[in-house]
Amino acid sequence: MYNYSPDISAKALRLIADCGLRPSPQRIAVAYYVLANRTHPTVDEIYTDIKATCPSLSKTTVYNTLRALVESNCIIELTIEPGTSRFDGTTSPHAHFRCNSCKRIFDIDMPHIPKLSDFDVGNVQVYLSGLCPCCKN
Amino acid sequence: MYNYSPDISAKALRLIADCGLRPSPQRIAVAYYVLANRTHPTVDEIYTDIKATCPSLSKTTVYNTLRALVESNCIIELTIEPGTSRFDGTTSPHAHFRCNSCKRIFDIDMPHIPKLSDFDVGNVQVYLSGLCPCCKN
DNA sequence: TTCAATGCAAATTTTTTGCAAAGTC
DNA sequence: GACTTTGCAAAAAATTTGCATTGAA
Repeated sequence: MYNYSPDISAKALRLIADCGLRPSPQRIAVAYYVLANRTHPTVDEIYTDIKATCPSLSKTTVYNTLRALVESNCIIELTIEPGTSRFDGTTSPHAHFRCNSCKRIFDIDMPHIPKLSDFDVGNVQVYLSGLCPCCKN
Repeated sequence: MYNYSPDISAKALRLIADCGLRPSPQRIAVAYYVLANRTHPTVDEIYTDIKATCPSLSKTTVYNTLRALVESNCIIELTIEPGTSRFDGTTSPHAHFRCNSCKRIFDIDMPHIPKLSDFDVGNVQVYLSGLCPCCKN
């Protein structure tokens, strides 16, 4: 693997352990990929890229691993784009900007949101999730 | 139609005109539905409900009309839920809260976000869109 | 009669599910 | 040997596309 990072690798192992899963090579590869690639990849991008070096990988395993990581709050599932989920290994609070033209997704630090003068911000959506008052009990 | 509102009907006609579309009965029905139902309906819910009183309606027309309304900023497409888009006729700034248990989506006024004490907020996602610095020119 | 809008069906895309084979403890 | 994990294939769900028919100006 290009530019292999022991740090990221160690973190990938930790996330998989946090999910209560066994560290299989496939799961490590998926976790490593999401941590190493800050491009907010889709399932298909993750699958295709890993598959290039690990041909036996199945999409089912990618889906399963990502779901487990999301449910354990180890990574974030982005739904900013209609149709597909994207994934983000950065879990500290930050916002996302999606360009309507080039479709790229930028990470925006929260304190910088009010002064996004270089961007032309057309739409702001704040999504909260958790438990509503009825379901809290 | 139950509780038919001339006000909403007039607004539906206006939105369709704003899109540069002709006010066909199907388009009016779709726009009316989204304005009248503040439940953040999916395409399928919109289609099924209107179809009950207007059997000839096709899902293609629902998709086409919704896309036009979204592109003209007449309604908002919510992507808070993985897998499907939901639609919101309220375009003034407000946030959405999705309960992880009952899956309902609540409208939250922006000034109320900091004191959402009745809710158990686990996750906050801020999505911005528009044009990035590269594409602005 | 011309052009826009509709509706159906098929195709695409994304995600989920069932299950047998392979791997791990 | 029991149990987990994987990968394939099929199914399900959401959306888009092609095209013939309908309808309005």
